[in-house]
Amino acid sequence: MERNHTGPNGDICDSFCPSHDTAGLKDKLLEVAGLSEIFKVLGDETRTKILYLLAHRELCVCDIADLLDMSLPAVSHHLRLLKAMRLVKYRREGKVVYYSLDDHHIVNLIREAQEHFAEGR
Amino acid sequence: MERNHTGPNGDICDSFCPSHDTAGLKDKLLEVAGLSEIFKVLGDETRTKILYLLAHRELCVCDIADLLDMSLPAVSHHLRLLKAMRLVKYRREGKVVYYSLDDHHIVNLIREAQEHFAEGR
DNA sequence: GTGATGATTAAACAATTGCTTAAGTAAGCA
DNA sequence: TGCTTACTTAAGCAATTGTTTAATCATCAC
Repeated sequence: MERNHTGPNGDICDSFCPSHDTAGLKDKLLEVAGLSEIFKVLGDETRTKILYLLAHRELCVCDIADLLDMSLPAVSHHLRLLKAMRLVKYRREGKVVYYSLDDHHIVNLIREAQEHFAEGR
Repeated sequence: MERNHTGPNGDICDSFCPSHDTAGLKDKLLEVAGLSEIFKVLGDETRTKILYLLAHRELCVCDIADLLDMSLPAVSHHLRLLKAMRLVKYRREGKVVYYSLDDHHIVNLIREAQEHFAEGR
């Protein structure tokens, strides 16, 4: 990675810049490290929908596939990811596999985003 | 898109399935339609960091690039997207362009995600 | 005007992501 | 055992995404 031109006082721009303690800001970056992993999950419309469906009740795979109008392997693919992230859990009943929310905290994120939209942006 | 096998009562699985009113659930899907657009923005670690930085103060592009240890065009690229989504705004002062948060609501989403992590998952 | 600096844009590339088809597994029933 | 159903996994492909390099724009100093 190429380094930018750096002034004598640690500033980046040669001209005046307001960043007199960029070091302090750099520390704050640690607070959001790895955070986008959750957002990446919700960044796919299909997965947000699956989680939202499961927030209402447990469902079997083929029902989810039907509700979302998607192929079964495609849904199974997403469920596998959600399972790996501990967001959903499953139980088998005969031939049918039922999925349900394993982490209800995630619904708060969805609700927060809904409010964001409601604010009219 | 291939349609799944559909039972006579509107159910998908041939065997028993709990989904007796999948139609009702289908309506709920509308509530989260388009929602993942916001999550997609935050799904990139760089953008989450930029927004988090700007939540503290306004910064010029080269400062952001320095703080994130990234090339200037790469940062500019992300800022362009954030600008298009009305999440950040900018003002020009001579040669320097300062960016700042245009939508402080987005910080709530980040905080919510932080709590999610804090819950120990 | 010329030259320098901060920032943006464009084109090209690599990496990732999500879907499809096809094969494979697990459970139930004849 | 063999057949069917519900689901999973694997391989291949298309589309998207993020980065880089190079060129361009905008402002200021001379």
